[in-house]
Amino acid sequence: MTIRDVARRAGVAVSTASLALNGKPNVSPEVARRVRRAALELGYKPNAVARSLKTRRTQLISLVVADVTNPFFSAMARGAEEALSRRGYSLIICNTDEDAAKEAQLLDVCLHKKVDGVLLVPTGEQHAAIRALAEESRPLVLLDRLAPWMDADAVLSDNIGGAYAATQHLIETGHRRIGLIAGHVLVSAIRERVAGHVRALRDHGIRRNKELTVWAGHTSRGGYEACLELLKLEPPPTAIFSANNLMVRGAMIAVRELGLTWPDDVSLIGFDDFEEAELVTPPVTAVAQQPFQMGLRAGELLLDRLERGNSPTERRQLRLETSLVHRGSVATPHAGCEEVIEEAKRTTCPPHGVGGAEHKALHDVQYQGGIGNA
Amino acid sequence: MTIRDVARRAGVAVSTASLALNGKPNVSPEVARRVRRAALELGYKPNAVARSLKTRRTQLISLVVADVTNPFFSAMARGAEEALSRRGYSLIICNTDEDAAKEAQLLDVCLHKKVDGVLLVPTGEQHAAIRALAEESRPLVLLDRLAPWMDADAVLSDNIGGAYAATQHLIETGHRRIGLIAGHVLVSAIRERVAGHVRALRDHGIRRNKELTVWAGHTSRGGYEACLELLKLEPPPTAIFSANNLMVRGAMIAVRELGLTWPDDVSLIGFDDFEEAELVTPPVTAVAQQPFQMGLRAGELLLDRLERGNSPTERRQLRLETSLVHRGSVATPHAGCEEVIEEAKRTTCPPHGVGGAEHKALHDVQYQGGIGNA
DNA sequence: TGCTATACTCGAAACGGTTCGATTGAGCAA
DNA sequence: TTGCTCAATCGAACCGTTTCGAGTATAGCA
Repeated sequence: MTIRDVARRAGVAVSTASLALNGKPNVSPEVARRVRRAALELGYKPNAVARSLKTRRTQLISLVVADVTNPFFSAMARGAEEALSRRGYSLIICNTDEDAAKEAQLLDVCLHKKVDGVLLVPTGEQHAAIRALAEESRPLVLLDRLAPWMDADAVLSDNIGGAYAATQHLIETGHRRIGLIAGHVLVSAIRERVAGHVRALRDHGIRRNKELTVWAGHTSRGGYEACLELLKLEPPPTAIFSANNLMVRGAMIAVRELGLTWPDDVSLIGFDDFEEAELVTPPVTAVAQQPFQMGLRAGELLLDRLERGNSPTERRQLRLETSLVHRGSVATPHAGCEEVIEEAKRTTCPPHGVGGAEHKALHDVQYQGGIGNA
Repeated sequence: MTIRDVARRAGVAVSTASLALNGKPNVSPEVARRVRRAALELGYKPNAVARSLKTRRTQLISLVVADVTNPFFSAMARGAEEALSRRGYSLIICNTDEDAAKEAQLLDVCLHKKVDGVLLVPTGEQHAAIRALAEESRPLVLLDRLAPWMDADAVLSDNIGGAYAATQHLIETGHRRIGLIAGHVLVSAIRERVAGHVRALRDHGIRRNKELTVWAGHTSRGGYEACLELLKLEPPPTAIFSANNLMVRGAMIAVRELGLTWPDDVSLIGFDDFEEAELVTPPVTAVAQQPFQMGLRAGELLLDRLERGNSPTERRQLRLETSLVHRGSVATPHAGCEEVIEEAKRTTCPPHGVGGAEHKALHDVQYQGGIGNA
């Protein structure tokens, strides 16, 4: 069942049949009708592989993420599929587990399979596969993170803003000693969140205490261990900000395991909202991202490039809003902890203006402001 | 950069280069070495599309599920990808949203793209795309559910056993009036769970009360509405068994919203475990499935068929064990409900043997057994 | 009536591999 | 030397499309 059969049945040449079926001009209405009917009667469907060979288009896009099992990424995948399937494209899913070698290998396979484009959540490490991608000038859209050594379109969250809002919320609720569970340093999203956090501290005149930042793996286990580490500090932080969804889960488990509760013993706030945040008691406050939208927009961006011929015009970068979802996991530092607050006061310093990326020397001066409202 | 370039560089014919690169016999070690070196020097990678056209193999498998966003399916996807990527296959993900038309359309696209095989969680409705699949004798492995009108390999959970165990657990904890949130009737897994539930009731001499079974959509919303409906009954059930993960979430929300708590006001048990089940307080008891394993085994099964030439030998069907994960959401019916229990007693009847699929007439006799232990 | 522009239609050449059957030549026995 | 076998190599066909350049008929126009 090939186009040859259709052509024969319609009594035309193969090339004419092809033109007719693809709605190209310069084919008489009469012939076009005959060809279409023949195709219908035979139940003809073009062989996409053969077509791909000739047209150099496979209508295949690959999405490379750390792990589809992570709700953040699965929502992203869903969004991408939504955008792509509408236009006849299919989505290939690859899981890297944040492993650069795996990433390289998977990208390689996709390249040989001639995917039309790639949606990538980069591990952050550099390797040949990415270069190969660029060399074949196959469109690439980065998701969630940037890779500084790679110039490509990107769809990201407003990480700085989100982290700033979360931290500010904690500060305004009275926290001064805030633990931060970060993630891989190589991940730009994480660095941005840390930056947002630090900026909020600075803007509120709180000196950053390095021991309060723990760099963990992007897993529940990583968050768990980091949280234990934080809570072992003397004095422990009164609030913990976790820079991704898996890690906040781990943190919750750690808190529970120590026989503590939030927000009474320690306030909890997460980056990236997740379903259970709502079901847990008390529900967990979080900075919500829009993973589905990210996938959707990235998919659209990619298709745009593809159909507009990947014109190497300026790079397009999209920042999607985050929003702080207030739930019940943040409260005024508990009463039994005045000494902690005192301690915190001693280590704070006066605010010194908003913004400004340069690192000013921080003065160890008594902080003047109040503790903040509940 | 084609095999032609490699052949030229190595000073051999194209066909010889092909043989050498594919490790076929009948090529001298000397020539093989020269060809491999040429390929390496040129950075040659075969064009998978061209190869596919000739070999009729694309190394592409599609996974068709309701929604990757559902952790059950994303774990499945991950398992499948695991099995496939090992052997150089890639996974295309398609979301049907339980919509048969969408399923048909997506399968159609995959067919034209010439995927080597399909992993399918069928909506349950019949349509042409499936037949087309069989006609082209492309291997198919069913996941999670069967479609009675379709003869194919399958990897499933022990739904009957799992539902039986869950129900038995409720009964042994003292429940007699058990609400069941079912799902789509067309979904075999759901029917099996209902069957397991009913069998457990029967085996413990409890007459099934139809009003206690609510058929809902497979969503959180569906579970929510069904749960409200159940709790509005007079008297309400003392326990609710929800036949999938999304629906139990909805049920939890409904219970909360009514100002009730589990297990005090109503015991809760779910089919298919999910991460948050553990984090919620009290954590929710559930029948755990093995979605990752299901995907993995299904992928392996498919590859087996593919590489063994899809010999139409007997169908292979795998049932994966389920396990009841005891947590804190099941307890003895609450004290304020003796009348409910009395009521329940009145509607029960003596046990009449285990197993046996035939529906015996149930006798309306006072149930003799005790209430069971906590 | 003849000429040209236009509208269709067609055959053949790609696309980049694999594979089949033919060819070559070396090795060996008679 | 001849004849035969077998391994190594090669050329060409093929997979199923698209597309290009050429060919043909028709209509319009002078």
